[in-house]
Amino acid sequence: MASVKTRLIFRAAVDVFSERGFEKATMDEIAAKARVAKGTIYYHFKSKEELFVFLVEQGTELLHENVLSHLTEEMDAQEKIREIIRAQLAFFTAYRDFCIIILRETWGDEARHREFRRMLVHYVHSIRQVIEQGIEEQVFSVENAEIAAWSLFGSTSITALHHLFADKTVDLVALAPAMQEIALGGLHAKEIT
Amino acid sequence: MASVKTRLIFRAAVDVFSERGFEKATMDEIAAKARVAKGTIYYHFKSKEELFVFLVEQGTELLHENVLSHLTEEMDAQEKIREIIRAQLAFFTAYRDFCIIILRETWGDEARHREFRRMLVHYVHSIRQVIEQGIEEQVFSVENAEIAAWSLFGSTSITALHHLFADKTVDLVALAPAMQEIALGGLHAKEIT
Amino acid sequence: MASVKTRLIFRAAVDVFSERGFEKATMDEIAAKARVAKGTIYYHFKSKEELFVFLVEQGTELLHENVLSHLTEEMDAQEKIREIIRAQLAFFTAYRDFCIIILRETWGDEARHREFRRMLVHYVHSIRQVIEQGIEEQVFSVENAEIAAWSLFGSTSITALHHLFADKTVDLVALAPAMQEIALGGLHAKEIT
Amino acid sequence: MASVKTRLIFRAAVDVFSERGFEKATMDEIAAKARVAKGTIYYHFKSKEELFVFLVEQGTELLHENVLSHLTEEMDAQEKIREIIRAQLAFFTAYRDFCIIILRETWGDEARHREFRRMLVHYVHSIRQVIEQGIEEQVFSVENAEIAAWSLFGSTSITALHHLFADKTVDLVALAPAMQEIALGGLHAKEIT
DNA sequence: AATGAATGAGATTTCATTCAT
DNA sequence: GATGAATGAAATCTCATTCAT
Repeated sequence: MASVKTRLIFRAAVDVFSERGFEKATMDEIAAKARVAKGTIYYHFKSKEELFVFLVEQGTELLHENVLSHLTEEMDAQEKIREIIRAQLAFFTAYRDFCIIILRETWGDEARHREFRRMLVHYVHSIRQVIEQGIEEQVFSVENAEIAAWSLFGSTSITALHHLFADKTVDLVALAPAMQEIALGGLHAKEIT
Repeated sequence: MASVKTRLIFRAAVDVFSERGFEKATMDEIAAKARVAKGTIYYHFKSKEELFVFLVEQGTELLHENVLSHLTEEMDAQEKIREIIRAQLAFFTAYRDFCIIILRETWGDEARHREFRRMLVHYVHSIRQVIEQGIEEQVFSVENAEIAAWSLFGSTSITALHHLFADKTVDLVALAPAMQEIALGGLHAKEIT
Repeated sequence: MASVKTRLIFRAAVDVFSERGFEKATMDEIAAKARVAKGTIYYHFKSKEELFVFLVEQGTELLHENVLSHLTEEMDAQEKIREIIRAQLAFFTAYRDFCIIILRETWGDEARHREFRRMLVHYVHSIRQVIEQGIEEQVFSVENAEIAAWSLFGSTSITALHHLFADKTVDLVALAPAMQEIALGGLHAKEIT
Repeated sequence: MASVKTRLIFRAAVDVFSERGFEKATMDEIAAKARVAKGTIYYHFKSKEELFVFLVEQGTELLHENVLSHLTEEMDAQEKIREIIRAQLAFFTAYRDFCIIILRETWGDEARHREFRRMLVHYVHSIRQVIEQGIEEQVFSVENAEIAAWSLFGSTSITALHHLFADKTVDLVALAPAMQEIALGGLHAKEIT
């Protein structure tokens, strides 16, 4: 990732893949947008697939970091859930393209799809741990923590996607209070603040 | 849709599109699976795109019917929400392929994507009306009905998709109680039964 | 040619072939324009090629008739040339489509092209006979009657085509005096009247 | 046009297009004749149409140059007309294929046809200017210079085409004296030499 | 490290023709 | 006599990948 060219290619790839989807994106367009020769991409990445996987790996990692890095030990489970939702919406606003890529290229049977699901499962697992903490602390009384975690992720991301496509310039963070209220209700948080 | 061949093509198309996605699906494979000549598909459908749009239209309509047809006037808002979740999970179990297609091919900027979003918006609007009814009847106290509707759809469908890919033979209806509990909590239903 | 359907097909074919050319014309469009089923065309004509050849045969025959039928025994060679030019321009105005077809589909190496050239050669031969008559009668002093005949046909038809495409509603007969003057000059007619 | 492959493609295209016509010519045949891969043609030319238009442009330009470059200031109008006819016949002999292409693909309503007519009109306009010069110099007494120019072009090219197809190895320049005599007669040149 | 011309497999689409009714 | 659903060969065009420079 150190090379200047690599970074140029990376940025261009995010752009093109999110706009076109994996299949419709062409190496030609990526090369043109990155202002490098097509051969250069193949010098740095073995194939279109590898470039794409690399890109989604980075994106998922970034999501993980962005969302979970704001959680501190002092926060209680409720605060953490609030923060997860806020941070995820902020991430989706900042990295609209990743958001689209991740949700669109996750549901299929090719190697790449499975790889992406693995990363997603990992992320949702972190949410689940927060929920389980809340159940232990008896602030949440939801029964099935796994389903609760997927519900949280699903509602946040689909709502975000819908708004991103309905209005390209929307600031999703403004939706945070409404989504937090719904999510915490869904977890049967003991005191709604 | 009356013709025998048309039905064969339709079924094969659902299969192939859901397995491969729109771009990777080929007319050759659809023709082979339907056991008709490639030209026959083009005799009945103007293009790959048209075939696909027709197919999604039918699917969305079916979803709409399946889910909303079980709602009766006697039901209160809570019962309706419960039923929507149950019916949607049943639909996703029965028509796994449509579920995948609808969620995967909705997020993009091509004409087809916009068309699909329009259909989805229509469906979510129906959910929203039930939520608004509940607010009026003062059984729900959620603030933003639109976001609540999208959350409900998002959590149900992403959770369903995850389980469909994690375990091909899962009966999603078994997840209904857990999802209903979470959803009604999110709507701040007055009495949880 | 007696059948009603045959006539419908014939008319539609002239339309479509002249608008699209032989290759781009489709049996579907001809059938649609004739308001008969595609199979019906094949009931009356063995193939697209046969339909086309039939059509050009008719057209060339019509050209032959239209142009030569006005020539009478009393006319001298000069009057005949004048009449040929006038009649040919009138024909091109009335049957614009044939004019285009004949000139476009004559120059090639397929069986059909050779067939058309044969018909054209036949037509030009008739013009040549008039010129030879004039030479015998010593009103024309041109050396090479064959070249003179092709020149006459070439100048008239290309000029006509150009004007037909430059202005769809042009009445070519208005060009007759100018073209007659040039043609008779080219034949070195003894007295220009 | 510099690249070796481009030249190979160009030559092959002229061959195939003139033998088959635009519609019947296939990229496969052109590629085979040029001994390059089909993709290579598309690397250099955006489409079959673009390749064809490029080719006709070059051809028309060449015709223009070949014919008009021999005209010098010292020549009087009669000499110029003689030279135009001779040069055009020489060009048609040397570039038989262009001759066929230009005349066959000019009469139609598609963008490409209109483009070709535009080029032809430009060429005929040059002939017309020579005729007008002759009228001014009072060596020609023809009334309508435009029609005279089209007649000259039409008679020369159709006569040439006929002879090219009647006898593949004909040297059209041998026809020059006969055609010049006719043409100058048509223009009512004052002294026939 | 970087380039970009060249490739060829494979995709969508068209359409003359056939044939059972 | 007439129909139109069905066919499949063949056409244009795309694009990931390679490789000589």
